[in-house]
Amino acid sequence: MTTHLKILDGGAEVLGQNLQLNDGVQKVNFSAGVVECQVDGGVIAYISSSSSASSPSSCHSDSSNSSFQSSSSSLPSSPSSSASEGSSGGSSCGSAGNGSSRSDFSSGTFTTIDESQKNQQVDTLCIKTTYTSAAILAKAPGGVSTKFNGMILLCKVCGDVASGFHYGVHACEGCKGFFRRSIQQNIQYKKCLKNESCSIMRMNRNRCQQCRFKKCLSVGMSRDAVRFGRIPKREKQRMLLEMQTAMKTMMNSQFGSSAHQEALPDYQASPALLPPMPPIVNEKLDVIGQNNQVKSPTPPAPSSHPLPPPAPSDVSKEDVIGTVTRAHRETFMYNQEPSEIRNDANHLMEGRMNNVKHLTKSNNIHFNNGPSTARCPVSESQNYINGQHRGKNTAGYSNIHSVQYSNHHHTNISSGFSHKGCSQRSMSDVSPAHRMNGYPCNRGRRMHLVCPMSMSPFIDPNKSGPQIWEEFSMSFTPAVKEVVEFAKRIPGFKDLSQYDQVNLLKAGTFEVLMVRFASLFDAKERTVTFLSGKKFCVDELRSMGAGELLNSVFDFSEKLGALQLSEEEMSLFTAVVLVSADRSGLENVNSVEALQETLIRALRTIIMKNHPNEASTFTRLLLKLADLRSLNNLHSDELLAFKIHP
Amino acid sequence: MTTHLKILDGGAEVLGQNLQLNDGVQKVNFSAGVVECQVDGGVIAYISSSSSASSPSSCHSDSSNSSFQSSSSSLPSSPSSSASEGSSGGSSCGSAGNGSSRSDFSSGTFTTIDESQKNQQVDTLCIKTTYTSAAILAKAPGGVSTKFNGMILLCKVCGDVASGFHYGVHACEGCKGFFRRSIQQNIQYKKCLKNESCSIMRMNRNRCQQCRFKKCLSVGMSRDAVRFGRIPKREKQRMLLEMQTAMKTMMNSQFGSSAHQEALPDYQASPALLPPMPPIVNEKLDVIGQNNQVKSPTPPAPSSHPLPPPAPSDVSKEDVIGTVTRAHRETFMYNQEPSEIRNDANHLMEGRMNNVKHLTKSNNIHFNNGPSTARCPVSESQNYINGQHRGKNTAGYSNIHSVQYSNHHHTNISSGFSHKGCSQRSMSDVSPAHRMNGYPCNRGRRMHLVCPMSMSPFIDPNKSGPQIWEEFSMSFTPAVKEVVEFAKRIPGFKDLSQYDQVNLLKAGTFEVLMVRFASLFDAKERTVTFLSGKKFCVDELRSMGAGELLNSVFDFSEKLGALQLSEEEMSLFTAVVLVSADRSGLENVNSVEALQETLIRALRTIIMKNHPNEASTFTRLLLKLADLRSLNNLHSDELLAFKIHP
DNA sequence: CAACCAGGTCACAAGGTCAT
DNA sequence: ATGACCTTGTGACCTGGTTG
Repeated sequence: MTTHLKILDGGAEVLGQNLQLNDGVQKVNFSAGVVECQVDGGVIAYISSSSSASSPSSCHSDSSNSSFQSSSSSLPSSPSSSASEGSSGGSSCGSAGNGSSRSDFSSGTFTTIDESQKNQQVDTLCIKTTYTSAAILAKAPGGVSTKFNGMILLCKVCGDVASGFHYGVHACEGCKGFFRRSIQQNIQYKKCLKNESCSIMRMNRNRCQQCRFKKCLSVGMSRDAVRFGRIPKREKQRMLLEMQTAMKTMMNSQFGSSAHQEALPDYQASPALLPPMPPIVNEKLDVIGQNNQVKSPTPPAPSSHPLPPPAPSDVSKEDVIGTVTRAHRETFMYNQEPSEIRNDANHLMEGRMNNVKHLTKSNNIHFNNGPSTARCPVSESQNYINGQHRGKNTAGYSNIHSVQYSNHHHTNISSGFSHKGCSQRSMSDVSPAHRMNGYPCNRGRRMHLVCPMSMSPFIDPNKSGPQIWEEFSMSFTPAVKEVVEFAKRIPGFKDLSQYDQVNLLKAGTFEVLMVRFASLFDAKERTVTFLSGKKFCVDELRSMGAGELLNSVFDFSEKLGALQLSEEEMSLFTAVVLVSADRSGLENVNSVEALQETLIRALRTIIMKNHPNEASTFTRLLLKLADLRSLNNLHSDELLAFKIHP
Repeated sequence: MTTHLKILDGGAEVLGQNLQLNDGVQKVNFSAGVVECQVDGGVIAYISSSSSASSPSSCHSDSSNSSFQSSSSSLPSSPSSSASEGSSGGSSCGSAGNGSSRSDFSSGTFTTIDESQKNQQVDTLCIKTTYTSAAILAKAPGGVSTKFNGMILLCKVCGDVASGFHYGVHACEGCKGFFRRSIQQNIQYKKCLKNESCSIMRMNRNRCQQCRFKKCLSVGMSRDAVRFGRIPKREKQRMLLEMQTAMKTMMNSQFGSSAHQEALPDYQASPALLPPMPPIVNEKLDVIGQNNQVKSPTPPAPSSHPLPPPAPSDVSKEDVIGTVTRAHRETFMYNQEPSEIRNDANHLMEGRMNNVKHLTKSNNIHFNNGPSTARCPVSESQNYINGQHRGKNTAGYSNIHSVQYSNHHHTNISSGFSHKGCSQRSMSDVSPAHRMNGYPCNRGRRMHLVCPMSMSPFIDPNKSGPQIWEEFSMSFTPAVKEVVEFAKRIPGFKDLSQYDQVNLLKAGTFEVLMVRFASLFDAKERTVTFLSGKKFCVDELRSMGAGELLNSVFDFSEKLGALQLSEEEMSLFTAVVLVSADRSGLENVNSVEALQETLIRALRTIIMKNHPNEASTFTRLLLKLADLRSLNNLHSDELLAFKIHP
């Protein structure tokens, strides 16, 4: 499912986005996006995409509770704190209790850096950090992170973002300075209070100087190893090769080799996973390449663009309507009961609600409210913004996820209403079984269980940040995939250049989703229905950090709902929305316009037919386009704000 | 003229500006405006100062520290001392004897933090520190209060003045020490004597250790969250953004409630340049308050909003058309030759060009290229972005000005094509006489000398930053004023609540201007005509830092031009644009919608009449609304980007 | 040149001290 | 025990030198 998403990614942007993340926990999961590898003495974080959202940073808040009081507590969470004080072994949460700096990564998909490797020139181990490596990511923008082909190199000592190759090793500014001071002044550090084997990570690197220095030496830092001047080309190439190899290896190992070729056909094509920046644009989608049924008529104006507009088509308006409606129906799973499809918009909404309730019982993902011992991936600013914690067990989790990135109109999906952090509440129905790995989404076909609003806004403090992000992220993936699928089936869409297809999707997916999920927002009652079946009222959500986006979404939903569109109308409108997406950056605007015109004509036709005495419906719908644009931008803004102060 | 501008203000920009200021003495005055908000891990007391206008961009916070110390001594009040423990009551001046640490503040205008808020993260408490003593300063003598761009950060735990970012949170020395001891010695505090929910404030923070520690944890203090070294620029930016957001929110809320007072004299024309914060908020518009001619018909849906929609009007469609057209004509000076009005769109464009040329000779404002000795208001990051200066005498001036502020859709006008920095070129025709004070704009009526594109993109390095800003700002003022004037004359607009009028203007002015000035962008030749009469080609501008906004503007202009609208159509379209502005935050959406409907009907009527065989014109126009929205957002984005890395 | 690193700088924070 | 002040590091940036 990631497939399409990836396609849509722009590496650069991704980078930008990820960079905003703060550190913290890292999780490694290939499918999600950032990849970390060691190469040539450095660890690399490969930034891909879908995961942008991160949870920010550090874990504090309540999590610290435990860490202090019982520092030795081996809670899976709060890895760092325990590292220094308590049982050293407890440092990493989850699987590997080794001293690896990047240990933690709760998810099963993760691969830690093997301890055995750390002393060596590593060769390319791929890991993928998802939501957070923020530390990492956070540094990049202005920071001097050393990037290599879009990959961020990590400090071999502590795992922070490397600023370069210092004293023979990729290291961060901190470790560089530390090492420099150490050797310059020949400092003899105080003896380690523990067993001289503290793990050195970004978070705790300052707790034991002796161990830090030892680590510096052990990874190979040396005054003799300095390399001046620019990196020799050969070395660069070697690194590149190593990384690619590593990447491939990892991909293969992570997803059974062949099984996924099927499910994720576009995977390889996905720029996100490959040297991001340049390729993106030229990336090939499988969005394209099929046959089209309809082409758009009457290219309105002469085009100076290279690509000729699609040839006028002879497909009838009715065909367009039929095709688009079918496409909509068949690519909007959430819309339907497992077995039947309803035609009426009202039923549709109702169906969704029912559906939601239905799903709750079985496959829903919940986040329950456990003891607040979990490490909190939220940065202090995060907590801060939340403002008031409402009780003892409050932990501010961020809840946002970006599915894709685009230039300015992000298609990222975030829960605009909760991403600023959530307070928690007790929830009774918990299905702890549904962890990330147990995520019930089966590849080929979404099983009606996931929708962007699928999760409860409340979060299980027992879950690691990355886990939560992953889940949230995952919950959007199918919906986005569906949009892509829908786009592909819009007659004429495939005739657009790949580049334009991608751009339209980048710019429009969020808007399409807003339309598709409008019915989840009950404007009258001011509630949002999550897949859990629970409705949450706006104020509740607002108190958890909901932005104005939520309000706007409500308004939009209300107005859209008031139009009482039929499925056909909804389908065409959705198509129009997509094709009307922001045009900045399109290659061939005229083609897109022509297609848009076709679709709009069809939409008008159908609307005139269905609402003969409500002449304004069509106009109103068109006005909605502008509203959607605003929504989209609001979303981008909130996302930005979030990224900036995660 | 300022009047209107003010009206439109929201604090964001202002804030942006204020943030740049370095501290100094502060004064607390509630009504006036200091704002406290939470950001990052700290609570911030915003210091607004009239001096803000100065140095818009550059000044770095770092410098601020020093100034602080010196200033502190002289302050009349030094409340701090009393604060700590002793006479609790005595500490606060005036009214509430509450425990607010920020009590005293000599000035009577001061308002302490409300007790009711104390327990929680105070959110957005307004205080305004102006020039004199501040509680904060109280602490100053020697005390290390952390300031951020003139803002004083407060301890997240107790509200005292923060001394820095300790354990991941902005905290005071007391809480820092307390937390350190707590974790170092792993102290188990005695159980709270009450219900373990003591409020922790400066005054009482020592009463219950357990609760204090708990509070520390809850706000996010953690050993894992420590941050060493200097504050990354990125983080500073982030905070800035957060503050802006907080500010905006606050402003809006304040604005909403109190907004209705008297009109301000225009003196302080551009809000951006004037004592921003306080006045703005309470600003009153004269937008309102007059009589209206037409009201909107058929309030479509029931409204839950307080204000009833304007009563249906009996004004005919023709009246609407006539009125709006007249309004447009009479409020769009630039549009016309001094004495005559042209009706045809083509002539209109031509007229503008001529006009431009004509004006050049007399009243245009130029910026010549002098020695680069002027102070450069651009921050280094700015320079950074620009990358390469192109010569010795190059100074990177920013060229942007915000005329108004709004929530997300800034109406700020910026020269999207040059604000990222400009290289300079020599210009021969300089009219040094036109300085800020000699600004040739006479109040009542713009004299055809200023339009948003009036200035050359090149800037005189001899002018001080503020001067340039002022000038640039001024150049937009008349155009914006015209839009406001136009709005007032749209039948029914005045019937909207003041709040909504303001919000529509905030959100829509930029869009209206885009429509009005579309003809300045020649899409075919890819040139922009400045008021100087000079045309600059896109590439030229781009090389100077033009963003994609410029491209989009071109595209938009081209498409709009292609529709060949008559003046009537243009007028109505403009009205529709304004009334269709982003609705987030409107009080009474239904009224606005009703008005919109009226206008759209009129627009359709006139279009159908004029373009009987181009049925799609109307639809195309509606689609333009969405494009405008994107343009607006793009503009906001670039503006934001600019603000963040000025 | 421009990429790239050692080393310097200094804003900042942890932790220690000691009068209260 | 508290917290204002002090000492010791830390690390983000910058500068200047080195190399391809």
